[in-house]
Formats: sequence, C-alpha cells, structure tokens
Amino acid sequence: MIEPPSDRRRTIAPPPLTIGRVARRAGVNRETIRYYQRRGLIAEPARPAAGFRHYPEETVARVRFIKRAQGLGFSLREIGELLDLGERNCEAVRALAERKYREIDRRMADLAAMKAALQRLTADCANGDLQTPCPIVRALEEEEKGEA
Amino acid sequence: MIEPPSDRRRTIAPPPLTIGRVARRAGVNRETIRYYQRRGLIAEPARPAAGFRHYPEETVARVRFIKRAQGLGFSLREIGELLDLGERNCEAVRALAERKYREIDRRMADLAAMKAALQRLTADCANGDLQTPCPIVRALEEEEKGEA
DNA sequence: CTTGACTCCGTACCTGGGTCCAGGGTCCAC
DNA sequence: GTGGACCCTGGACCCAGGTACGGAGTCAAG
Repeated sequence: MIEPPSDRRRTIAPPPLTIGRVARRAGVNRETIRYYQRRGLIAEPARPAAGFRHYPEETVARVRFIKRAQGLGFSLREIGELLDLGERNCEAVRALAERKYREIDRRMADLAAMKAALQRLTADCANGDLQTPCPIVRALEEEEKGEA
Repeated sequence: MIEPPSDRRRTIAPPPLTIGRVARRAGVNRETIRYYQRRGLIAEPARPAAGFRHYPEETVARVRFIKRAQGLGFSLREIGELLDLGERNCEAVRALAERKYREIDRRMADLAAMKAALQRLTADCANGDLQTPCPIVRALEEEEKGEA
C-alpha cells in the first residue's frame, strides 16, 4: 500500500501526490476528487508540472474525513460547513453535530414506525397464505392514520 | 374538502374524477399523477371527454398506497412490484415486505452507530469549548476503525 | 358568450452525488 | 526513445423522484 521510497536518491524521493494517488489512498474514484474540488470541498492544489495537480498530504485525510462524515449522515453541503467551521469555530461544529444527532434520532423513530407497520402487515399475511386480495396491499390502501 | 353533490340533479351528479381532483384527494401534485402513469404505477384511465382523463375511484386509494409505501421505505420500483404481485401473489408480497423489514433493520443499526459516533464526538467537544483545532474535525480525520 | 379554472402534451429542468468519455498531453523507468 | 501508466479538460450521462413550462384546448357557471 505504502510505496517504498525507491531508495536510490538518498531515500528522499517524495512521490508527488497526484490525483490518482490521492484517490487510491482515500479509497475513492479519481473523478470524485475532481468533483469535490469543483464543490469546493478540497482546495485547489498546486500544479508545478504541466497542469498536473500535486496535492499536499492532508488532502488524503480530508477526503477520508468527507467520506466518514457522509457515513455519519452528513450531506456534502453540511460537510463543507463542517470543514469551514472546524478551522475556527468549534461551537458551530458542535451545533451541527448535535443537529445531525437529533436528525438521526428522528430518522430512527421513522424507521421504527415503518418496521412496526411492516411487521403487522407480514403477520397478517402469514396467517392465511396465498390469500388473493393480499392483506398487505389491502392494508396499505386503507386510511389508517395510526401515527400522528 | 368533499364537494357537495350539488343536489340539483337528483343528488347524483358524479363529478368526473379528473387528474387535478385525484391529485388533491391523494394529496400530491398533478404532475405526480402523470408521472406515476408514465411509470406504469397507475393504469391509463378512460378519456371520455376531449382527451381528459377520467379516473376510477380506486385511483385515489392507489396513489395513497404508493405514498404510504414510500413512507415505509419502498422505492417506486418496489412499489410497482408490490402492486403487480399484490393482485395475485401474496407470498411474493410478503417476501418483499420481509426483505424491506430486514433492510430497515440494517439501516437502523447504521444510524445507531452514527449516533454513537456523533455522541462521542460532541462529548469530546463539550469538554473544552472553543478549541480551535476542533476535536470533531480532528477525530474525523483520524483512522479509527472502531466498527468492523 | 365570456371568463376563469381546469386539462392536454412533450420536454426541460431540478437536487445530490457522483461517473464516464474523447481526444489529447506528460512522466518516468527501462 | 519508447511504451505504458498516468494526467488534463469540459461536458454528457446516470439514478430517483419528481416539478415546471408554455401554448393550446375545454368545461361549466353566470
């Protein structure tokens, strides 16, 4: 995974961190890096060679940050805010995290309701198998304002 | 909400169930009805007048079914399957419902993990407020393969 | 008969998060 | 110096699930 420093040029041959390398290290598609750049999630890198992007090391961490934050349910827009704020406004980051926390809570409650509903439905269904006006479909057609 | 039967024509003046009426009754946009039709989720209605769709009463129930099933986490494609199967294959409907149930379970577990992670993060943050290299951002940049 | 509300159609557009492509240019190890 | 791996660009395309538009036709009440 970590390419050996090739050891012939005094052990210091810093491999320029090109887009493909960043992508591989961060475990994403090359295009995703370009996309994040367009979205302003990662800074425009230096381009010392003929237009080739040379990224600083932190970029890999940043991309991983983005992916992990997505995993926590943040949208790219929110992640942008996190990244902006994180550098200078810890309180605001915490507020965002707490908002997201509550959002996740709500989503879990929704899912729990769905689950319960599905369970009821499949239970109905399991009683008599092969009923032709399927009770699940039947039930979903009814009003049934069970939850507020 | 329920338009009065206008009472002048023997109390039976069946108002033709046009697209707008179906939409209002089902609580969706008119375009959504057209869209569902394009997607094959609701049948092509009769068009007795000059091209105007006249829907059967069941259509309203069907659209509400679709919306409720979406609320349970089914995609329109899955809902199409449900509707197809529901009319003749109860077992298959049940299988779909159970699959979705398990999917919801997984999503809840994911969310629970996210929640826990966020809680850890905000707890860190609450210790010292106004830290400038925000610990949340810091933490998300680290590897931390906590969950498998 | 007029007016306003409604409907028709196809197509374009939207959000979010990417992904792919063609037709070049470049880098570097051998 | 050559071959293969890599990189550049802008724009098109993808998925889902709709929403909006515009110009025309129609229905029904007053």
